[in-house]
Amino acid sequence: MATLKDIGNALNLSPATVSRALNGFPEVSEKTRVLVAETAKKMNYRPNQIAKKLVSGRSGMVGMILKPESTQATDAAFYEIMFGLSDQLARRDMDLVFHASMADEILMPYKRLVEKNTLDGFILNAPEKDDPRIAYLQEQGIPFVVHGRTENADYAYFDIDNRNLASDALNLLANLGHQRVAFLNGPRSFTFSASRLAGFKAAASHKGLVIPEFAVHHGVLTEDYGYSAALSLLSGHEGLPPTAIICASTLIAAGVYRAANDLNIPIPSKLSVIAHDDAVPQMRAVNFSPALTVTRAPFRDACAPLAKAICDLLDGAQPKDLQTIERAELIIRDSTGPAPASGETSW
Amino acid sequence: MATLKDIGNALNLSPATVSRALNGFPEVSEKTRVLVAETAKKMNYRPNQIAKKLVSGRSGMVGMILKPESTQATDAAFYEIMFGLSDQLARRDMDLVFHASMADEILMPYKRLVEKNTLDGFILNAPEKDDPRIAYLQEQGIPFVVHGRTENADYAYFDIDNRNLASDALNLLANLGHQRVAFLNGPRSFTFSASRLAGFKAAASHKGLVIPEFAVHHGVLTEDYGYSAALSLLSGHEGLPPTAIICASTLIAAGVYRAANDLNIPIPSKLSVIAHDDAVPQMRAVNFSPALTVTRAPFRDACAPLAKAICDLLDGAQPKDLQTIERAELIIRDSTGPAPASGETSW
DNA sequence: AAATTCTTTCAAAACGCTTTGAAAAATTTA
DNA sequence: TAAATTTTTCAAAGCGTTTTGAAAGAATTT
Repeated sequence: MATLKDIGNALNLSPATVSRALNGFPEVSEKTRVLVAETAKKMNYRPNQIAKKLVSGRSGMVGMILKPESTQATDAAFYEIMFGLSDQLARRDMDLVFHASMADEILMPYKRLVEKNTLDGFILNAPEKDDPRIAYLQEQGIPFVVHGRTENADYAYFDIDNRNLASDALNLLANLGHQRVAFLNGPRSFTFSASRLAGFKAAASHKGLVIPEFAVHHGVLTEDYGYSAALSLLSGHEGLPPTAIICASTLIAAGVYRAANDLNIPIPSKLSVIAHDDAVPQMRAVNFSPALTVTRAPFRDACAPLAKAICDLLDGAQPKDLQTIERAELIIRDSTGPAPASGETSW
Repeated sequence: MATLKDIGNALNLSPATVSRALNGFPEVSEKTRVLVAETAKKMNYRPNQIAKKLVSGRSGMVGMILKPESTQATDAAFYEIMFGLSDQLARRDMDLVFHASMADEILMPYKRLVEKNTLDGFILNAPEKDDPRIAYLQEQGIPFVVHGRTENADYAYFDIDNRNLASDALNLLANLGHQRVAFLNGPRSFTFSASRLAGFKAAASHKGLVIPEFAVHHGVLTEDYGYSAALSLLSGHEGLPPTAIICASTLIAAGVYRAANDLNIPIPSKLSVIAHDDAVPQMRAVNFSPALTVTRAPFRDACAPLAKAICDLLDGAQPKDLQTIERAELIIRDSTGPAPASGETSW
């Protein structure tokens, strides 16, 4: 493997000059620049990144650590984020180091990689309340960006406006005259579920709607959860059945559709359904029948801001200047309609 | 960040001695070893991996590049491999660099990373006939291991015995008296599909079974493909319907089940189904109803051999000594049974 | 022609570690 | 006690870059 010194020797130049020639510094003459470029190519020279990094003090690698929690939804999300992020990072000449944390101690893989001292920073996802990873990385002074956020976040993050998307969904339904709106929320532990619940409740109370306990469910983002929760709600065992259901994901909505179909409840005439759509390729809301009304915020759209944020952070930007909240887009399709006559009674 | 020199200064020792003390060399006295260890901890010393690597010439990173081809099956496989591999590599103190190739030119991301010169090797997956990636990496002298293999492979690989698993499946069915066995194979481009087809045909001809053209399908590993292919076969438009179907994946089998259900064809009394099972968490063959007979070779099982192979390769082992073929296990459950009376006529 | 400026190149230091070969200190042997 | 051996430590070189400060060479001005 040819080095700068080799090229220098071949041309009777110092490694310093060769370095500058290759890196396009202004103080090297055109002749030598061309000469150096040619010989470098001829000698199949490739700069040693490790050596570069020793000098720059940066490794050009950012880490992402995930917990092994395989569902169709997490697989798809994982896929979206990993693909988008690695692509965005590559454009900035950075690389993505992936690690699976099998350990029950959530911090362990972070500690291992921090101790190895080989990454410039981390990207975290799905933060929970008082997330220990955030505390640890802040304490260690390691740069990181979070996909999502916790309350009073004083770090860099990219998040969607979960509160407002839930409000938007409820407002749409309330304006269509729905009195009984149920919410199939995501897992209780995640901050995004809490935000959505807050938005949902605030909008409901603003519209004067009563939401009983049983009308709000929490669960993992799976079709099964959507199916069984919808079955339970629509069968009316717990109280009057809802005339509209808000789902935390399209996969949950798929379960709701199946339950409605099994119970011969037509959408949207008897039941309106709206979901939040992460826009993963596997679950296209337009392909639902009837096409699904959604609040839409593609997972893929998070990748560019996340990559940009971590790079800016490494270049010295302040975390507080790197906080982005993106609003989801409300897309009204065919799964939402006026409340049925049977839905006049409020809860 | 404390360095070896800092520790040396604090103790009036040379960096060299500190280095040896920390790395457990025998020629350093017990006292100093303890002293150094203590101060290192006190000063929160962490070795700079980059510097280490500059000396060792290795980066401790292996790359994996995938094409963006999102289906439920690829998502799950991606997930399995990434998680398993990163875990296995971490045990060997190596890391996994992931990259998504959006480029149409399949070699581009490999070239980028080879040029960057920052990885010790690669892991390739799903090789195709005359795969250009293999040719390129061999030509460049970059170590790599393939998950799967091409014909006459002269590189390191881990693969399952695709030929025999297809034979096993067919033999099981033939022994149960089936005369008309269809095969829903994977995509034509992949070598594993070719191997399975060869095994299927060889076993069929050995058992004296005729397999008409229309009884062998090729397609991506999705439920939809299984459903539509099975519908077409079972409806009998193309010829007598099969009494048994071999599926390239459990997801395809799920589609076959749905088609059989739609057509009121009971499994296994009128139709036997057997699939190859990669054992991804999302699709558990035991949860099928009736429980699915499979040839089983978990994706996850490939990870340890792949990680070991790339490490051995980096330590100087010969590629030809790192070729592993694992046989799939035949697990007979409730989806296979004796051929129905209506199945006496052969094709 | 000498003095000044600008352009181009170089030697050396630095990044933080490992490894080599030699020196100093401690221990054993004569 | 002196010589020989072993143990422990050190200074220096090297890994392949970048960067600094100085020097040499060319071009311009006086």
